[in-house]
Amino acid sequence: MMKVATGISDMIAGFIQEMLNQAGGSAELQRAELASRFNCVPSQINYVISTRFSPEHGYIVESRRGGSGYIRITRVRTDPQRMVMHTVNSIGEAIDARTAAALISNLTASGIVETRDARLLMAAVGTQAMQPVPPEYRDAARASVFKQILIHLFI
Amino acid sequence: MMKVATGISDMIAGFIQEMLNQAGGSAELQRAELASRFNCVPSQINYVISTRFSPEHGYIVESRRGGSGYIRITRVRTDPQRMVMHTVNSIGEAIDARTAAALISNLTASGIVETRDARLLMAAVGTQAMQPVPPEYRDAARASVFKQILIHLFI
DNA sequence: ACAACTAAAGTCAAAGATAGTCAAAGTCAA
DNA sequence: TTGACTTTGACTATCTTTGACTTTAGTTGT
Repeated sequence: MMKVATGISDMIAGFIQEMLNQAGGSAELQRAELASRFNCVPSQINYVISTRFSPEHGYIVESRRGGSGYIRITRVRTDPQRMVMHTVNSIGEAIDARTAAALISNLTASGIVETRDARLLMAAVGTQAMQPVPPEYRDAARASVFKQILIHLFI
Repeated sequence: MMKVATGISDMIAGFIQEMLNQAGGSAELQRAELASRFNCVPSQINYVISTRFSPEHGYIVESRRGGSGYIRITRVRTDPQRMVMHTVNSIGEAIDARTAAALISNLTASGIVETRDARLLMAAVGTQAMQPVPPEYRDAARASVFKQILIHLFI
């Protein structure tokens, strides 16, 4: 009770973050070495990378197999304006609650919207808020509210 | 004499409150562990959380499933939020665009919400945003979105 | 050069570990 | 008696861990 998330994947992710901070945004690692350091199977490194360091999370990942192979992770800083536009476009005419939540979380992770605004967004487009809308219109309503807020958030 | 809570749900709620006090407003727990401590089914923890630690009650709840999953509860109730709750109650089940605009403008004038947030609210509950919702449901949808945002405004 | 070997990293799906949902059944006070 | 609140549990969804198998790149012997 009362303890901070302590799963192996979380620790590995934290370790990589630390590496990135130390190295100013770009770190190179060896899968097998990292795996043995955390006493896990190598493929868990892939899992951590794909769930926490994906391009959607704001990272680019390069790698090479074979002798002296490596995995290089680079934190990218995206232009907020562009990112928001991209998000607005990807919302389309309708969007379900899960996808909306994912988009919001991406925006937060990219440092484009603050945590507080993210919460507001979540509240505005969440299942709860859409309750009075007939089911068949919910995703469209959600998309509309989502886009209006985003647009006004950046004007 | 204060009435002492006797139901299991009340005891669980009390326990969580105690955790929050100990930890300065934010506590992380494991559903299964807490359930076994109180000899109840895990889903009862969900019941307690949704009936006593909802955003409406002044808490935010985050969680994650899977290995080393958790439920984190954070207390956020503040005085401004109490004032906002008053407005929330006065919104009711439905509200038209003009009335909503008036309420928002009152909130701004009272210094309860900032201009920036007011504009966000306007965007979220404006005619434009409600476009995809069938006319007969618009005011209900607007009220719902309005309330959800207000509730989260001070988190 | 080329083939064979070695040393990485990648993929994928099964198994394990949590939390969420929903509705039926139970309880209790007005 | 009735309606709101509580308790349960079956079923679902999501996240993590593991390992067998695959692919790619470099190294070495002929």
